[in-house]
Amino acid sequence: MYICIVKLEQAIQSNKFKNEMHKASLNILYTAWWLKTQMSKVLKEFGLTHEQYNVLRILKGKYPEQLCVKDISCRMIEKSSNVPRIIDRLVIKKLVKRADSPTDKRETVTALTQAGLAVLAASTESVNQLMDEMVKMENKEAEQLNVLLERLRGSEV
Amino acid sequence: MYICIVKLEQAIQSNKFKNEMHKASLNILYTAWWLKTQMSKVLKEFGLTHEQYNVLRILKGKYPEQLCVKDISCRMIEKSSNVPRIIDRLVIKKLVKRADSPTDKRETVTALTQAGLAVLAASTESVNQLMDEMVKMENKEAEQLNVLLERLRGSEV
DNA sequence: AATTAATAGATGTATATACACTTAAATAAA
DNA sequence: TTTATTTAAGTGTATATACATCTATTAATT
Repeated sequence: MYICIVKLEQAIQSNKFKNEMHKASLNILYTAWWLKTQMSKVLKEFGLTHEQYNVLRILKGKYPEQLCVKDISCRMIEKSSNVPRIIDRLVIKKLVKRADSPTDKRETVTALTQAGLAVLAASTESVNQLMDEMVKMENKEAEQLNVLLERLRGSEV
Repeated sequence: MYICIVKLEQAIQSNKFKNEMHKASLNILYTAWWLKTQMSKVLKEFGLTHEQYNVLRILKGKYPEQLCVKDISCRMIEKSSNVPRIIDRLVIKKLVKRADSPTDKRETVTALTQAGLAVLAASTESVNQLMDEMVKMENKEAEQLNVLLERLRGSEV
């Protein structure tokens, strides 16, 4: 039982921010890293990386439908992830199975196996438990956070 | 000139969120990826990766002081970054110089070169310009975002 | 129908992440 | 002072990221 570092200033040993927006961008990057690190520790117990878990969750969302690589890619949080090679590793672990698409010979389609479903269910339970323990935030605050993040991304470029 | 995808639901093609906090965690991960991707495009013009840029900024914060690897590491946004090898690449580009520490023979100390200072100044200007164009957010909103992110990380574990 | 363009995804490479392990040096303990 | 512990950082490996290139196939154009 220990107190997490709360303030960004402590976390990155700096208080030189151009303005609040500059601080916010560093704060988002740091918080994302923090979330991923905590989650990865839990996922490791199931032999999964964060990205492998993400692919399993996407497949679950359409289960028992088979998804082609691009349908998985466009649902990934980090778009540039190399989905074919992540699938390769999940196939080796027998958590998904891949086949040639019957309708388009360029595509391969992937679906969860029973083992994949089981590992996903168990790991999701652990991840949810972690989040519940780790993050004490009112529903209202989380809602506000979502509004602000979408506000941040919501300008024209 | 195009409209960025604003809503998380569109970005990851899903609207199945356990609750607002679950959505917020995905929103943070996605926003961090989005920020890094945009920034990396600018940094690439200067031959820098996001992490190399981060190391240069940390060295600038103490310039002309020399910093040892662990002093750089503890200031990194992503703590697990492999600082010795990032420095290696910056040394090859002659943006930093490394020497043995005079006080502790285990340590090596690193400082920016004149070239490093110049590249950092130019790239920082481009990054700041990008952020100004990309993110239209009131100071007050950014402040609120910082409060919420620190609130999120601020519980006991 | 034949040619061209676009798409899906596999593959290759440099860099980064995450983690374990090693070595050398500094510090603490005996 | 000698031994043990801790610390700093370099090294090795599997996975992921970012990006470019290649091949097969589909779709579009002529």
